[in-house]
Amino acid sequence: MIPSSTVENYLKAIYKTQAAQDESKRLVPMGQLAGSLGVVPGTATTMVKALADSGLVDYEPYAGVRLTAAGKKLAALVLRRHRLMELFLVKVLGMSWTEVHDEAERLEHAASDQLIDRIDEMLGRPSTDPHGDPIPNSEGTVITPQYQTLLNCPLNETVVLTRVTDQDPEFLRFLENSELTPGQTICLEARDTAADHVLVRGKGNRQVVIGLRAAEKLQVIPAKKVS
Amino acid sequence: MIPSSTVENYLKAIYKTQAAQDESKRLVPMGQLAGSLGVVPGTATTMVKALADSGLVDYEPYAGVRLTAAGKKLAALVLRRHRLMELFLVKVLGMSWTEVHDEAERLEHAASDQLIDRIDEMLGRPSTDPHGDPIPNSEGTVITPQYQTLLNCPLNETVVLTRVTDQDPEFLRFLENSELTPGQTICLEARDTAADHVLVRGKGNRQVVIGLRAAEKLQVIPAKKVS
DNA sequence: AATTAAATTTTGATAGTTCAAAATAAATAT
DNA sequence: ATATTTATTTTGAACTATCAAAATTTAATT
Repeated sequence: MIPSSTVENYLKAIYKTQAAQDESKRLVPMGQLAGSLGVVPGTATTMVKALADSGLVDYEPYAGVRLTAAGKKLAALVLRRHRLMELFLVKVLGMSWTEVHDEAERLEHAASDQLIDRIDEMLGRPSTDPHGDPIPNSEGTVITPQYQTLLNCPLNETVVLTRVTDQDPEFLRFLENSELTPGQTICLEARDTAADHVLVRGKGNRQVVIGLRAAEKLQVIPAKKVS
Repeated sequence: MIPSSTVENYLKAIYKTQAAQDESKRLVPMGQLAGSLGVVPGTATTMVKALADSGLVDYEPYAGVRLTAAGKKLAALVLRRHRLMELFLVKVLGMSWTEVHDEAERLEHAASDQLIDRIDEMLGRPSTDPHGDPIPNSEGTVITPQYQTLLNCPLNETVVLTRVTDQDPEFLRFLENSELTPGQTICLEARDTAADHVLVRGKGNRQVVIGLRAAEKLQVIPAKKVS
């Protein structure tokens, strides 16, 4: 049975929420799921029960949902389609990384596995999309490196911005205007919990102040030392 | 209001059937519409009444449907998306022209106008797709040259195969194997109504025999004389 | 003109997805 | 422990798109 776009979106939303929260609390509450899908809670309950009947999720009334192995695989394949599509739109069609999310959101449900594989091949089997999100392979397995964020990375060390975990075009355009795009080498110069901000020195010695909420969405790795 | 994929498919089917039949009989009967969409006649009746309420078609009970100006424009834009997508899949992704139809059939409903326009631009604002079908412009207007077919073109004259009006992969693969692809220069050497076939001389003096039913689907124009 | 055949429409039902609002359960505060 | 707040589930309804099968209309034949 071919899963509908709706089913794919529910699985994707559960997958992402599950991935975002820590190992222990692995149940996604209905309210949160409904919120991220833009439906009322009752609708989420109904759909989740259907997903449970299909064996794609485990559902515990009043507690939440969790993907089964089958559900996880399907979700990963949707994410694969989404992320490869995003990268393709940027690399081949020259679209802006700040704008491709919504387009990919629709195309991911329409593209065949063959098309996706051709795109994958054409892009040289990439491991991340334009936002630094890892691309699952065609079996649905992903390696998700646990990067540090600007909230917990060391101060005054050169790091590379590797991943941005927010797709809001406005936020992404802000990053672009601040020259804080994935791949950029930056340095965290200050972190002030009281003032609720961090101070980043980026390209061309440029200084940018970012609130902590936003700072958490910027992931980095230590820059390679020149040997 | 955004038309659903279903609505787009109904409009497209009506458009194509209307275009295929002669000027006079411009009403598409329900049975035919239902048949080409793979639904039972009752379903077509129901949907067509809804389309009529939206002002996209004129519906005459027991007689058939016809697109209104609004419906025609929408249908043309769907065809535009479809055909540009097909050409893109062939030209940029290297897919075979024999296989792109179904893929485009799904993508045409998911691609935004911006994406389509970018593709259009990238391909150099082409006028036809890989099968020689004309591509409507972004206003929804098309120029459909009335080509001759192998049924009525002159004998023993060099002509160029310009359009194939059938999307069946098996038929297209046959054409490809016979080197009868759009753009090829060919010559019709015999037309035998009794035997129900035509004899075509194609690339490298190759002879191919084609039934009249299939011959009607191959459109040609006189080859340009060398001046 | 009457009958038969073919096409079309109607009717009643179903599946999927959604909402509003009432009912219930769980968590929190008193 | 009781009351209140918050989250979740249930119920009843709507909408889109579909089918099967009965009813009706139009066309074709005797």
